[in-house]
Amino acid sequence: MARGPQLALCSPIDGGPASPARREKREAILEAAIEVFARCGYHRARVSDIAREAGIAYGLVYHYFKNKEEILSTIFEERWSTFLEALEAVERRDVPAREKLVSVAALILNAYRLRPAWVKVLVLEIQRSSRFAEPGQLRAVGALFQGVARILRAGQQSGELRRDLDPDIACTVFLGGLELALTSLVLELARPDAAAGGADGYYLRVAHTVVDVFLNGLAAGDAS
Amino acid sequence: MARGPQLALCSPIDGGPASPARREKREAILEAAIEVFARCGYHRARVSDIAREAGIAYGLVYHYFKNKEEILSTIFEERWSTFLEALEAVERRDVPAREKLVSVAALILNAYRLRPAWVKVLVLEIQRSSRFAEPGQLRAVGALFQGVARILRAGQQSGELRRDLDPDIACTVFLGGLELALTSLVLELARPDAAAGGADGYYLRVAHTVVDVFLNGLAAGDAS
Amino acid sequence: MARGPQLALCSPIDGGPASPARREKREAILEAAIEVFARCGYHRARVSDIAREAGIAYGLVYHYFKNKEEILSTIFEERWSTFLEALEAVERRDVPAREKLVSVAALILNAYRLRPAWVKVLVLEIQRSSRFAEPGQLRAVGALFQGVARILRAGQQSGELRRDLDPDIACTVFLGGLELALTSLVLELARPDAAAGGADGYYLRVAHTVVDVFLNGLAAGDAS
Amino acid sequence: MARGPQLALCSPIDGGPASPARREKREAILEAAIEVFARCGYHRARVSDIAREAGIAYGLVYHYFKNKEEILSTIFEERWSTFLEALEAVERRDVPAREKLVSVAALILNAYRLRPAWVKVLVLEIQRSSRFAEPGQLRAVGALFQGVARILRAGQQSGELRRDLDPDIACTVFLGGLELALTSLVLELARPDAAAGGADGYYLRVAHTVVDVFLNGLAAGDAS
DNA sequence: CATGAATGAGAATTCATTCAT
DNA sequence: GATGAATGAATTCTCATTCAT
Repeated sequence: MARGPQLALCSPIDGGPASPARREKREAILEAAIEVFARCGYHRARVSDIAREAGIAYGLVYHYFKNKEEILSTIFEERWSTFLEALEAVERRDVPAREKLVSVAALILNAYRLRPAWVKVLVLEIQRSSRFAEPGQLRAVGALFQGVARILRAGQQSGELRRDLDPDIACTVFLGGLELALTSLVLELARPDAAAGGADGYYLRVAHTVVDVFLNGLAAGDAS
Repeated sequence: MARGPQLALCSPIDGGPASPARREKREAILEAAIEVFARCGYHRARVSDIAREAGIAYGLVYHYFKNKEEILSTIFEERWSTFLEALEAVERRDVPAREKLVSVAALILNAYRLRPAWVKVLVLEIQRSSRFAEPGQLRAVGALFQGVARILRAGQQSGELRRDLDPDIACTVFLGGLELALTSLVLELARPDAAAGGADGYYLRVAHTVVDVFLNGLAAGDAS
Repeated sequence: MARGPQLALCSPIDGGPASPARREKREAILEAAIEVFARCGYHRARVSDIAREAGIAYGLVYHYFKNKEEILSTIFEERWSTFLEALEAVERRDVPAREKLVSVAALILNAYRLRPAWVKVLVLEIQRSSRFAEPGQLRAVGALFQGVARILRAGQQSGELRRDLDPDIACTVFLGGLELALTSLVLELARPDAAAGGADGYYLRVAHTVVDVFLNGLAAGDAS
Repeated sequence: MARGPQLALCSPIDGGPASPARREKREAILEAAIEVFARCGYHRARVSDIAREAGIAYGLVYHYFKNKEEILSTIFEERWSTFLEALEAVERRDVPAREKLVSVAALILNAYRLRPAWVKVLVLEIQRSSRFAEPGQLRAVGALFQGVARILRAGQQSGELRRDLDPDIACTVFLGGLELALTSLVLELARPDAAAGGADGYYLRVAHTVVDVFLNGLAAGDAS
């Protein structure tokens, strides 16, 4: 399982051109917001909750962000771009499509394992945001789709993958399968702690199952 | 493709023990709420929007529902139970697992084709509701998972499906693939109207692609 | 203890010029309103509560009364005038002032014993009403004061009562003493059921104590 | 007439642990609420009225108090406890019961002379509050009763007061007499300004009349 | 008369955002 | 920068009153 790319997800990224102290506080607000959004949902989360979680006065939030909405879109943009970079790194690697897909699955599931609040917000909140429909974010989400679709197309051209399936639809099937596996973790529909091998093992199992189903199908060998 | 069960999705269900007129208006409010929730999202939707959409006075909504939250959970409960009944009908049919899965996919995608607002609300809103975590609704969502998982287990026992994959994880992969295909329709990431064969053809293609991927995998024949 | 006058308190009075059936229903609404006002207070009481208590449709209330306020003032006026008539009957009797005051106390306490809800509303609600300040009701309440004050003045002139005390102030002391004794019953600050002699005995004791204190004072014989 | 204790009634009490400015504003809101409640009654008073009276913005009220109800109960609790302290100070004094009762009457009437709105709210509003029935406030009101009853019992034991009357009932007679004298002032049934000696003289006369009636009775000397 | 569905003004409350210190 | 008091628009919910049947 790829260990490199997904780690990048966890490191704060940008912070702008200002002083280190400012950057730090800005980061603290974003982290706090991720926690609070994950816990209460964007709409229920109050700016004062975020400030309390960050340990600062709530008026200060408005020195760093224009408004609440901007916090959400900043979370999205900054974290997402990190994610896309990791995805592109996967894409560029010279390995079979199969392995790339395992890496993508690991990237996504690992992100959740390491930063569940972050993924919760991405999975559950940002798609609800009015700005999701905005060109910027739509393009951003689209980039994930297109990245995966490119991997699939490359696999089809190399003969590794079937050519009779629409790669755009197949891509949603793949990402969707991953997403719901995630969501069932997020919402604790499934209980990783109760599964054999502990949480880590569970995530691995999910990643492999998704890719296995996706590549080989569920039909018994003699039936395919 | 199954034609029977999914039609039930579109018929109002309960309405309580009151007069037909009362039932009708109650239904009108629910329909209006579905439209508005689908358009603006639950939190952005104002009760007054629902009332205007339903063509009734503001306060009348409160004659039929205790509060806004109850409207959402009513939508969920009444529509979802219809959906589960359709699912159970599929499950009981004496056909191969493969065909059952096609029916489930058709059920879900067809529901969206016929009542996109309804599915939007189910897919995008109800999981956001605070009540989603409540036993009742959690169980309700769980029932879909379990229904599909039962179909998978039956297929495994009959030898039609591989036995080396966890049916619970596989079930999330299947439903998740469907869901994201749906979401990409809902959010118009994909454009059915632009696809060859028109919208109907597109839905069919999605259903078949999902099931095909799910059963046979994406790997090229000689590579599996 | 006077048995005659206070009974009049319990009989419905007027009913207007209409049919007996109409009169009956009107009365039912008033009785229901008294119960509900006593239970919840005027402001918390909903017209629908009154209608439910009366066993009628709530729109019907508006066939009999212009609005909720009119119900309260009707209760006040009709019951109060009965009360005043009883008071005047006491006043006209050719007995010592002392006995008249016992009768007034008995009249008031007995009314509570027989119709606690009625007295609750009079004691606790009507003084809160905005209409209390209106000439009609102010005059009505004033009539009670003046009636008692007349009894006191007559006693002063006959030499039965001290002449050095302002009868208007003395009258508020007397009525106030009665009222708070009542209120402590209404609010169950005192518990008649726990007192020796049961509820009836308690009311009698209260009546006698009030009049005794009022006439003879609390000072020990050698101290007065 | 006692001059010390009742003054305490007028001083703000608590204010919580916050900054002086915050305490001041909190106090301003309470004072404004007392005025508005006294003027319109609790139910008719709008939070916006209170804010306007206090000269602050609407929403600021909610920075200081959870809701409207809490304003009322705060008024009650903070002011009432001051009142009880004054009562206890009277009780502890080493003077005859007669003098203590004069002090209690003066305490109550003086409070009204100095802060009529405060007493109006206590007399007319708080007993209507739903919270009046709550243990805390019931106990608080009970404390006044019990304080007076203790004074009476002490007087009975010292031989100063008659022992044949129930001190609990006598206590309601005393307090009730005072209360209605007050209420008739509050509601302007009596007009102090028109009375000989002006308002101050009137209050004194009321206090003395109440205590005189209460101790010596109204019966003429030869009739007792 | 009787019903109760329908109306909508009114009030409480929330909370994002601003601003004086 | 930092604070949190102050603001008030927005929204939910209530319920007295009206009105069509």
